[in-house]
Amino acid sequence: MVRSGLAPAVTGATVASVEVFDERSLRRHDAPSEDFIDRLTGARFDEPRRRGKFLWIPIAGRSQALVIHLGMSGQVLLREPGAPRDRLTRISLGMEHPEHGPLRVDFVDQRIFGSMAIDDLVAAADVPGDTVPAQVAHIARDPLDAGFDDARFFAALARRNTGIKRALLDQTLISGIGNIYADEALWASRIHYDQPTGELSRPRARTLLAQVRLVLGKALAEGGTSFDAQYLNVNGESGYFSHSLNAYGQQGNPCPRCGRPIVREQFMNRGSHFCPRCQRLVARR
DNA sequence: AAGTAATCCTGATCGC
DNA sequence: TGCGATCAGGATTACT
Repeated sequence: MVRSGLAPAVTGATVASVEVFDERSLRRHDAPSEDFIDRLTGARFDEPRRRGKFLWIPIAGRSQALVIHLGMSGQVLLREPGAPRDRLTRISLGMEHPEHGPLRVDFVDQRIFGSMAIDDLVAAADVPGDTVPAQVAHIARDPLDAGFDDARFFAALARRNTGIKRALLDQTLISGIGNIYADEALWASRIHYDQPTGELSRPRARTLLAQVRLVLGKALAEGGTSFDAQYLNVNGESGYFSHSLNAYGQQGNPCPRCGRPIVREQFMNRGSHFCPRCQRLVARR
């Protein structure tokens, strides 16, 4: 959704100025901020791309891209030049678009888990002829990608010796799924978060993948509208999430399906929300 | 080698 | 009113 909102604003636009307010937001840029500014200033952007939670904007005529990761709290805001900046703005790009004129792209991030970087584009191992930033090369395709290979994913699950939620969150296996999406898809599929992948039947795995696609698709559809109001949000928390969460954050509330209170457990240093009646560990028969 | 735990990071919120 | 403790989870790292 961020990508589609950003595309009309930045594609074909040139970077006129770069301001870095907090160098920690350049954690993934492997050189000083002066280098980031030098390489970005004057660059002309091609169309933004995405893989999993990584977004990048290729730089025209160079085998490089501006890589953006939003972390948990990151946002990309489109602003008129001169508009007040959000207090938590870490990096600000002054843009010049050939048709729309001047525009500002602000990278806002509270917790600084997100980042911007200039990175080299390298051949994508899984897509012949395509390129991705070097730091994105190990990220798998996401399940909404037409090239996502279902059979291969199921085979990888069967081969693995771990819990299903761990696998869903492993971006080298399947990308784009965060903690919220994982809990929601597992709830919809009636699968316990720690169900061993090797003991998940093929039909249940199919159900799960279908639900993952549904959840991701809904989120994209609701968040990814237009770019009308200078405000291009992005975070996963608006729209869809505010009113249609069945499990995530619902601990203590009745399961929408069976009425049993949703439980929250610590898992992988984060919360896991599930219904203890609908989502049980199952041994393969 | 594969699986897992620890780590980073700060603003909002809560309790006292 | 102020202060400290608590909480949130992406991806990488450092282990076992």
